[in-house]
Amino acid sequence: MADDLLRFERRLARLRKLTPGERAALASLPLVTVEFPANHDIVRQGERPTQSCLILEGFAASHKVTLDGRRQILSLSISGDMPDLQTLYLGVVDSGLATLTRSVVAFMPHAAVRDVVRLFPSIGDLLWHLTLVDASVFREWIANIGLRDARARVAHLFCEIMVRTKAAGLSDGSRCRFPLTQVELAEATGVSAVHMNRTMQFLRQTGHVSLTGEELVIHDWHGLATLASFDPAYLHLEPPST
Amino acid sequence: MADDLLRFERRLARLRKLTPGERAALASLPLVTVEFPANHDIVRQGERPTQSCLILEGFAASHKVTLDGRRQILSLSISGDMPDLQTLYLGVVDSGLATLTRSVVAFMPHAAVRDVVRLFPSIGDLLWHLTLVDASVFREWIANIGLRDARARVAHLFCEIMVRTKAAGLSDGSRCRFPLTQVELAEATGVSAVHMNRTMQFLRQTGHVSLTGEELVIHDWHGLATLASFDPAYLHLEPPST
DNA sequence: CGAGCTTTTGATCCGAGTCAATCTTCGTGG
DNA sequence: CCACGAAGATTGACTCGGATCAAAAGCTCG
Repeated sequence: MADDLLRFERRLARLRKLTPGERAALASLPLVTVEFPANHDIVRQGERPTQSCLILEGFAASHKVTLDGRRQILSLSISGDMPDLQTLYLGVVDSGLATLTRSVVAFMPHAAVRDVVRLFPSIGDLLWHLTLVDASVFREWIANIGLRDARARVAHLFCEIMVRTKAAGLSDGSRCRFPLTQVELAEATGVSAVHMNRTMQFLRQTGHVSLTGEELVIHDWHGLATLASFDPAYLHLEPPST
Repeated sequence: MADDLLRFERRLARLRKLTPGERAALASLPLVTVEFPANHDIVRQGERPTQSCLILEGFAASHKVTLDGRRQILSLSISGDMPDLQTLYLGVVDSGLATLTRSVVAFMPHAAVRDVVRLFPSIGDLLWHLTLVDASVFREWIANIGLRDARARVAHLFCEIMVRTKAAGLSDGSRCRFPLTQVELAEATGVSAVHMNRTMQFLRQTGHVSLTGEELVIHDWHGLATLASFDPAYLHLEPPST
C-alpha cells in the first residue's frame, strides 16, 4: 500500500515539501488497488462517485461524448495523477474517465479524503493546488484547440506529455512510453483521425518526432516547441515562492 | 463594503447555505473597490499577483494571447464571479484577465483570504468548490470548441450566459445584458470575426436570438439549446447532496 | 489463417479563414 | 448642427485547412 502512494507523494512534493505528519496522514488513506484493461470506463458521465482515484500505472483520459458518438478528450492522466479529484466536491460528474491502456488504479473513498483534509488542512491546500494546476492545463487546451492549427496542436500535446512524464520521473525528456492510437490523439486535439495521420506523417518526416505504437521520441525539441509555441509555465512545475 | 459582498455571498450560497460565522468571516475581508473602463487589463499574463478580485459590475474575460496577437478568451466572468481565485495558489498567472465593459472590481489581498481560509476551513472548501466549478466550465469549453461547429459553439455560449446570469439574478432566463462585440464573441468561440458575423446572422434570421449592442435575447430557448446540445449540468448550479 | 484493429492513401467537398471594401453608429469637437 | 474619425458590423470574392468517404494495407493475436 505505502508503495502505491510513492508516486502520489512525489507528485504532491513537487508542489511543496511534505512534513512527516502529512506523509503519515496520506499513508492512512485506505486504498483499494484495481487493474483495468485498456478502454475501460473508470467513471461514467452522469454518475455520482463516492471515491476518487489515483493512477498508479498506465494512461487514462477524461472525456465528453456527443449524442452521435464523437468523443473529445479533455485531459490525459499519467502515473501519480488524480484525474477525478473534482468529484470530491462536485456532485454529478460532467465528464467521463476511462483508461487508454492497461492501467493500475487506486481508489480512495471521498469520506476518507475529507477526513484527512479536515485533520490536516495543509493537505487540503495541496489537493486544492493540484486541482488548480489541472484547471490551468484545461485553459491551455482551450487555447491549443482554439488558436493553433493541427500541426501545432499535436506538437503542443507531445511537448506537454514529455515535460509531464519527465517531471514524474517517467522519461528523460526526449523519449517516453506513450501508447496512444492516432484516433485517441485525434480526439485529444480536436482533429479527424485521417488528418491526425497526415499530421503525424508531417511531424515524422520533418524529423520532429517519431511515435511507434509504444514510444514517443522527440528528436528536435527546439523545433517542436517552436512549432507549438510551447511554454511550460502553465504546468506550474516550479513550486510557487509564497 | 458589506454591500459589495452581497453578490459574492449569494454566489457562495448557491453552493451551500452559509453560517452566520462564515458570513462574518467574509465580511472581515478587506476589500478595495476599483472601477475600470472597458478593455482594461486587471491581471497580465506572467505576473505574480498578491491579491484576487471579485467582479461586482460588468463583464471580464480571462484570455491567452499568441505572439502574433491573436487572442483566445478562456472564460467570461459576470458579477459575483472570482475569476482569478487560482492565483491564490499558483505563482505566475498563465492567463490574463481584462474587462470587456466598464466594470467595478473589488480586490482582496491573498494574505487576507489565506487567513480567513485558515480560520474557517469551511470557507476554504467553498472557495475550492468554486474553482472546481470553474474547471468544469473550462472542460465544457474544450468540448465546445473541439467538437461543435461554429453555429453550435455560439449557441452554446449564449445558453451558458443566459443560465449563469439567471442564476446570478441578472436575467429572467430569456434576456440579459451582454454587451460584447462580435470580435470578442469570435475570440471566445475560436472562430474568425467575419465568420462570427455570418453565424450571428444565421442565429438571428432563424429566430433563435437577437443581440443588439447591449442586450442578448433568446427567442427560442429550446431551439437554441438543441442546436448547441446544451446541458447545464457542467455549471453545477444544483447544490450537491453530500 | 482470418478477424479486427490501426494506419495509410486518394479523391472530393465544405466550413471557415483571409482580404479588402463598404456601411453604420456614435461620440466629439469645430 | 454638422463634419469627422474611430469602432463595429456587414458583404463579396477567393482560398485553404481539414472533414468526409471509401478502400487498401499492415499488424496482432487467438
